[in-house]
Amino acid sequence: MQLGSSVNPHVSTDCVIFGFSDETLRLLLIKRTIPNKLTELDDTHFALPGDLVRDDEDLDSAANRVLSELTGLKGIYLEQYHSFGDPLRVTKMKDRAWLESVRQNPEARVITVAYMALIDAKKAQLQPGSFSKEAVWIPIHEVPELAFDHNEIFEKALKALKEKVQIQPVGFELLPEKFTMSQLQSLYETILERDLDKRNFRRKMLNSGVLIRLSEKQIGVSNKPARFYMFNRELFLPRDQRIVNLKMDGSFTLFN
Amino acid sequence: MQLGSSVNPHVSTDCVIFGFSDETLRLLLIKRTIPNKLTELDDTHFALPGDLVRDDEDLDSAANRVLSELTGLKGIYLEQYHSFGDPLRVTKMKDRAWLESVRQNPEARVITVAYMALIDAKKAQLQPGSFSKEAVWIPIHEVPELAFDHNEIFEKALKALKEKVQIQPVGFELLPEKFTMSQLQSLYETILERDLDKRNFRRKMLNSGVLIRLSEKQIGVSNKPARFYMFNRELFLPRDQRIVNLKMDGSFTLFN
DNA sequence: CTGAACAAGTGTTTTTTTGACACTAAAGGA
DNA sequence: TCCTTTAGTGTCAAAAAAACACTTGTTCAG
Repeated sequence: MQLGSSVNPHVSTDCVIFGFSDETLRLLLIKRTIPNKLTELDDTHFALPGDLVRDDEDLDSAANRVLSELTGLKGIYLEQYHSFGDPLRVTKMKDRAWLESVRQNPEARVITVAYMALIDAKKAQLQPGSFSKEAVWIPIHEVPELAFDHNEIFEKALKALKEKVQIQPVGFELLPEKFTMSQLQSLYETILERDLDKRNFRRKMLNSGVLIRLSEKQIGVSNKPARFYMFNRELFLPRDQRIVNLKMDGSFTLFN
Repeated sequence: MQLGSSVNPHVSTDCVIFGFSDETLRLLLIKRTIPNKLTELDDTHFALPGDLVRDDEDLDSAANRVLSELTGLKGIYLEQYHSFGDPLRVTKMKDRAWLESVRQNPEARVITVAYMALIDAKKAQLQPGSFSKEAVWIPIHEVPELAFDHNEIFEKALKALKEKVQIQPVGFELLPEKFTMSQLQSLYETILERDLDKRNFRRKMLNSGVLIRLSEKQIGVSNKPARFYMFNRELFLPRDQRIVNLKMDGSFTLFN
């Protein structure tokens, strides 16, 4: 069968799941092992977690299913940010090999609806899922070549995340429930890839009203213990509750 | 066949096309006429322009095809903003009737990738397309009940437009090539649904560098003739060239 | 030809927000 | 007790935003 022939497309979701640990923004990938007929050695490659959308399933539900099968986390906020449907997106040879081992009709076109999620990497209990031998957290600057057009899908998510963080108090999902100002600042610095002024950061965050100051502090650290904060979830969804500024000249003025 | 059965979904694109004329933001809709077996009178209803994505066709291309078949305009910027895939989205009776008259498999689930476009309503030469008897511009506050979940799709586009306009000099596509400051301000006021201060608006727009001041002025108006401006397209795509500010307290500070 | 009607166009001041900048405080460990 | 380490704090100058009212140039009516 030729490309361009008359088969309804498959529809899948792919999830770009960001986590934050050890001061590093990480991407959750699955590792696939494919029998290589030539070398008799198995090939390994990485891919975004994803799956076909089931017949009676909402797109959002499909994404949530993929995420929860993989991490054990439920009810996480997933944001749909783009769909990819280039008819030639499924063309690399090793992808073919894998598809042939999994799908009835490996030649069929696949349109994928991409979702982005932010989670606290430590909360995720990674489980080998239906398609994944293994799931791993990879620092975003060390993401290898991925299956299909997954690199493109990931890059677009990263770009969207950087823009989103300017506008919404988004990063909180990436931290444990109670966190210190320094952790929060470090998260923002990581996402934005630049340093922020400590005092200005604190002022802005506190004035924004999105933080709840707890009386609890760190214990057992060999320096002045930091106060913990929580995110004020009541302020979250209203979506008009913006915390940051984009400047006229194009520079971001969120912090600094 | 039941819903939830095992048929690959159809994939379509729907286009939310905004235009601006007579100080009003308008939506381009197509009017469908469906034979009603009971009354022998034809039923009429409105829908967003859209079509199935062809087998060898990119999603963006499909949207562009829909738009250009309908308006004769080519190369218009279309922004994909969301995909809709509720398995029950195609359930209203009159939609069924229409689908039965057009599709081979009217029960099949349809996932639609929605696009948004902004055009100068006066440039569009509306053409009855493959599926549309007639295309009409309807003020956004007078949009009637639409087919399928098209009302939801439209509302989401409108919301996205309001956010977009805060961040990007987007509105220019909606105006003729040469326009006055007042027209531009009126456009922004329409989209944002609030009044803006004339002096602050002009200052901000001029400082942003996106406008080219022409020597040409209005003629034949019975008041002081307004100067024309053009949009500086070279500044457009860089995407970092932002013109507006979102404020900390949630209010938009773009203008006023 | 005069002036009334109408929208265009123009600056200043006050308030708010940002950005730059350096020292003290509190804990553990040596 | 003192050294190391990270937390935590305030001020001032610069930039941006918001509020605000009068003059200008054109047509049309009388």
